[in-house]
Amino acid sequence: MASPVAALHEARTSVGARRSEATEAAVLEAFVELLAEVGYAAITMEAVAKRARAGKATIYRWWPTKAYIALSLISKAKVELPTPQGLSLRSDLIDYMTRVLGMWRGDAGLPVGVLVRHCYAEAWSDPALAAALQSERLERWTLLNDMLQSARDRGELPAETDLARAKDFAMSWPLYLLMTDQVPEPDAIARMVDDTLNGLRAGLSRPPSPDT
Amino acid sequence: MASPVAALHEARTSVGARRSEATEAAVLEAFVELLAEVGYAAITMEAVAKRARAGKATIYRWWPTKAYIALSLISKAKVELPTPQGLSLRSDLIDYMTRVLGMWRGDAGLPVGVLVRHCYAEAWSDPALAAALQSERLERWTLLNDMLQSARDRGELPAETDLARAKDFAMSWPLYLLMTDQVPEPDAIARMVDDTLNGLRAGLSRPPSPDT
DNA sequence: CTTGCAAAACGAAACGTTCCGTTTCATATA
DNA sequence: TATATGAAACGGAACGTTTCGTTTTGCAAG
Repeated sequence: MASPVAALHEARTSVGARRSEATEAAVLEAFVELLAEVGYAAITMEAVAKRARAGKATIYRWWPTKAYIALSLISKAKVELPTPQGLSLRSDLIDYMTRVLGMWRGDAGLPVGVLVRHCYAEAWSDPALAAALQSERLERWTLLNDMLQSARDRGELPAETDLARAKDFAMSWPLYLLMTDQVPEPDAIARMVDDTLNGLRAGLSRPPSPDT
Repeated sequence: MASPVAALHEARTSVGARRSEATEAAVLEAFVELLAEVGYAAITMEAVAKRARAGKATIYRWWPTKAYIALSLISKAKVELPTPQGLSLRSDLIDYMTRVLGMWRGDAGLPVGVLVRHCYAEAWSDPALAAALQSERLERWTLLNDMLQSARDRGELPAETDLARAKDFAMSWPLYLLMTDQVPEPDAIARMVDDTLNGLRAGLSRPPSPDT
């Protein structure tokens, strides 16, 4: 299960030294530090290399653009999400969103939301990055998918609910709030979840109702 | 009603030569051409100046960054939206979204969605741009606001609906689809609107329901 | 098992190139 | 007189590549 970024590189065909994990870690760490110090836009590959004591060639060898470094960090930031309790969709969602939004906000030190925003923007002019982002998205939200499926099985959602679409729909409202600098404080997350639930419960895959 | 970008320089009180509208138009036109030719990321102020036969100093005089040029274009792209029919919220929304998504997609020649995405990303590291974007957003979606208010007056939405929040909510699903390269084709817009309507009709400002 | 060798990755430095954002100049407009 | 403009030139920064010498790895010959 390679990360989307690592998947860009083929398996070894011949002998030789292996990729240095120490260097990779140093690069990512340097990027995080620079992000906090100068902001995403002002980060240069040159500065990352210097800070990480890595050769520029080495960095370009593994990451075509700084957006790919950001994507590496996004991929690494996903492991800490808990398993859903399965008591109710609402409580599961509140639990899930609380952690996701906290991660975006940077409660664990790294403001992942900043990286997400820039990655999406750059992906528009970089099809390969867009593809990597999409697979990252699919992999990341499996937990949300399980959550919705359980809820459907329990009868909390209409039986004909399109899970993939429901998953996207459930993330659209939080992502909008991220994009517009309105990420809810913890005490407002329940309200956000309820907004989304109204849409989900009504049945997301229903055929269009007749006009007027 | 100056655009957010122009408003940055509106306070000019001097007596001398005035800003050249011809130059402004040439710069915007050059930007549009370059966007189609090389993509947003590859656009440089240098190339814009050369293409527009404008001095670099002149461009920096009016637009601090290329993101502000993009914002100027976004602001100019909003005039063509029609007035809502007021027959039903659903038909109004379909009408509105069809035009907005067409504009994003670039049906009128300029793919505004690309500009929107990059502007939002850059706004994260540029508070002034973020503020300009927000006021742009407020101004742009007044039509949507009217639409929702009419629907609430007609009883199509709960009386206690928070219009500002409903407006944001209604745009979040389309914007997510824009960000993830899934902008619906015209025949799928009705479905998208229905998804949103389910959330709206249930009452967006209801107090949170009790746990489980 | 040991030794040798080719393949690969690495840090470091240097390279030409492009773009940045500013400054200078002469000219045009109010 | 005050300001805006096009054009040109500027130093500086970052780009992305290329070189170099060194280290790590796998395989194959001895």
